[in-house]
Amino acid sequence: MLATMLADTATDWAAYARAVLVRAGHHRGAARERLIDLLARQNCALSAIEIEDALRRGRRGQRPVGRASIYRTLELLHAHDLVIRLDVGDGVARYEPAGPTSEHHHHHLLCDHCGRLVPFEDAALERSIEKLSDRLGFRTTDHEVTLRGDCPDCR
Amino acid sequence: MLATMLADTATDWAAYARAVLVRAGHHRGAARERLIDLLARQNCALSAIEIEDALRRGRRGQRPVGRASIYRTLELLHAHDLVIRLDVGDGVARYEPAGPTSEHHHHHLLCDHCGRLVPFEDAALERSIEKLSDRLGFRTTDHEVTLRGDCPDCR
DNA sequence: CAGAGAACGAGACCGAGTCTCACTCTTGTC
DNA sequence: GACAAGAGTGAGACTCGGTCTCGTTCTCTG
Repeated sequence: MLATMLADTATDWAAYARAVLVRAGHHRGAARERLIDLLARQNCALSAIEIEDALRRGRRGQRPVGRASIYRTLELLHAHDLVIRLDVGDGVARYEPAGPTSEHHHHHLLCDHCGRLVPFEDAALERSIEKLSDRLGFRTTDHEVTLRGDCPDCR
Repeated sequence: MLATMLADTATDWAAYARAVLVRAGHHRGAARERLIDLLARQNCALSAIEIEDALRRGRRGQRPVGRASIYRTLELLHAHDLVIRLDVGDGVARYEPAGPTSEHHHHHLLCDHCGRLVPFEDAALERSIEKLSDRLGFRTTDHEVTLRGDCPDCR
């Protein structure tokens, strides 16, 4: 049941992303299609290198996806707010689906031990960041919270 | 007056940092001394490259400071919690003084327009992050909040 | 179906950060 | 003070995410 929900969510995001790009006047292309499919299957951030590895070893017969196409597509998706770019401090950018039909806005815990990235969401945190912006007089468009510590598995 | 305060704070941090390193059994060395002096004069984050530029053009007669020494020293300072490593998402690590006698723990607003990094601190935010960790059952050692938006100058 | 131009892949290139190694300097000991 | 041990240092080669270029391939429109 959960799997079905996730699958549906994934399909929704992929369809939504494609619709946005087509409406913006973009052609379709093999690299883009496969990258969108890959991202749609994830539930947390994926680094460009992981994406490259996954798409480079294409299935038999498929043309491999070039590195340039991956970065180009990620940039395009990011420009249309279809993807969130995440920096955790290890010098590697990570990307995850975003937008109306994707999972909720969330943040991350980076485990000091195993290096795993654990997503979490918290309404109270969102509220207090909103109030914070008002208090400081900043007009903010986005924010990012990263906790460092021990993930549940490593405690 | 403010200048004097800042100067004192800077001196304090530099002295504190040196004391911590000596107590840990480290020798002194020209590169380290100059890097500590440089950091002590800053009030916000400095990238390794900016540090390298500043120290490479050493004053007449001084031996230039090598890149390896800079990264080594920054790593050492970080290991002793004398410095905070900050990642803003542009692929460049930034460092700023930290510890008992330095400025308070703070976070940053990254301006979408001018790219400036504006430090701020907020006790309510700290409290809500603390409560958040408890609520989620994470044991956190550190956290980082980055807001994106327009800085006061660019509004 | 043909042309325009968007999308693509290979690979050269860039630059922040790491590693190595021979040299220099600080520190403790006599 | 002289000295030895070994911590600290600088030059430069190297790594590896990420960018850029360019000739080719593919998609869409007419």
